Amino acid sequence: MNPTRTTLSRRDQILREAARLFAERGFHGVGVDEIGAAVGISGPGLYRHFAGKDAMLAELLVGISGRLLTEGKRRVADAAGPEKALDALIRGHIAFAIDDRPLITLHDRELDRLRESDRKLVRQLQRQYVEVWVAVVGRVHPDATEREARSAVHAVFGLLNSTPHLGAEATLPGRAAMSELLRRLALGALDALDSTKDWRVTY
Amino acid sequence: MNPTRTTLSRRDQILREAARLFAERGFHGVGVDEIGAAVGISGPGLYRHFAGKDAMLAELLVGISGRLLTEGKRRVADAAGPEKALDALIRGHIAFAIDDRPLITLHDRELDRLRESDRKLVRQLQRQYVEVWVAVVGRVHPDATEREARSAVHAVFGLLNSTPHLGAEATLPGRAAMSELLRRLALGALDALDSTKDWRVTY
DNA sequence: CGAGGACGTTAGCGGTCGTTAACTGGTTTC
DNA sequence: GAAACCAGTTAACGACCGCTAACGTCCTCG
Repeated sequence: MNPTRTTLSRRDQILREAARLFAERGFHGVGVDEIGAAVGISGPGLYRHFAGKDAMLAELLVGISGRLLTEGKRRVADAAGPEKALDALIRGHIAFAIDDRPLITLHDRELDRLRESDRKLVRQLQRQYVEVWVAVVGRVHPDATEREARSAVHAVFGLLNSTPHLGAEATLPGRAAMSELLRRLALGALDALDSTKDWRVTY
Repeated sequence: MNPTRTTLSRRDQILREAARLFAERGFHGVGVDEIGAAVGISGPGLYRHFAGKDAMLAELLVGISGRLLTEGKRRVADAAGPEKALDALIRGHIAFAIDDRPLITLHDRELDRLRESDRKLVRQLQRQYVEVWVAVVGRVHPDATEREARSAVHAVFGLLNSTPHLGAEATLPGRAAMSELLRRLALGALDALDSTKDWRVTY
């Protein structure tokens, strides 16, 4: 009766496979026939579920951006103090990066393939998400200028989003170990925002 | 007499513009006519200089991979001790990331659009470059397992390569300040590799 | 001078791709 | 039980794109 319980709806199947293919070969590198084949139907059958190829990408990017922002806000609100908030943001982002690898990849790679209106929406969501981070980082590391904090946040995103580049899972640490390692690296990077002036003068 | 002194050769002009366009809109998203137009000739004129669109991408990716590796090896060889070597590697990578933004972007984004043989070559160069880093990181942070060091190196690459994502240069710190910030963040992240067991137990 | 090569041009071919049209079988609904 | 709808199918169209062919122009050099 309820197809969304354990089984994915056809629509969600399509989104899942499209995300994987777009991340692997790029938006322009994947044809609608391939997406269809990946869910067992062929080509134009997709148009029963989506207005077009662009619409699939738009839904994926708006979805991930919105979820990152919503979850980020929630975690900050639930945290007891800035340090805990920062840790919660990091943990949340890592969870996204590990569990939704294709989406994280698309999210900063194929944004420009969107229609103007969708692109503006996604960028706005991304900007708000960055603001959430910058505010927390600013409270944990008051020595840093806002500009430094903003650049550092982008850099930490790059660090946390590096998981997809680690091709095979074989040589990877397990999910928990990898998650913990990334968390430590991110916190370590941000700690370098303190004592700006005479940091590591020996070098 | 020497066209490569102050002026770029036509070939290098093409490579430069192709890199910019590929980074902006993706390999499949750019047509040969656009690349031609960017250097003042039109479409098929490019085929006097390159065997095809693929050949341009191949030359770009092999070039950047090779230069990263060569320069990295050189810097390690010239450094007095592991700490200095690590700092030199970081500085070198930052210089690439800031000065050759499009190439750094392409380098981890469009690798799969290459012919099998070129792809193998680029991957091999990339792997060797990672090995150079892992060896140095292993000596500076002996507590870390090799697996941790390898993952950390990839993560630091993600951190350092985040510059392209900072769209406008307006809100950015200047080149020197940005470079210094990235360096501190990278060193800070890697410092978190020490004292693995009971790191930040308060969280 | 005159031949050859370097470097362009435009026209057009062949293939691919996103999308639409027309149609079909199965399930729901009154 | 017929009507309506849902979820697919195949065929085909129009646009685009990488690349080749054929041709032109200028510079170089024996």
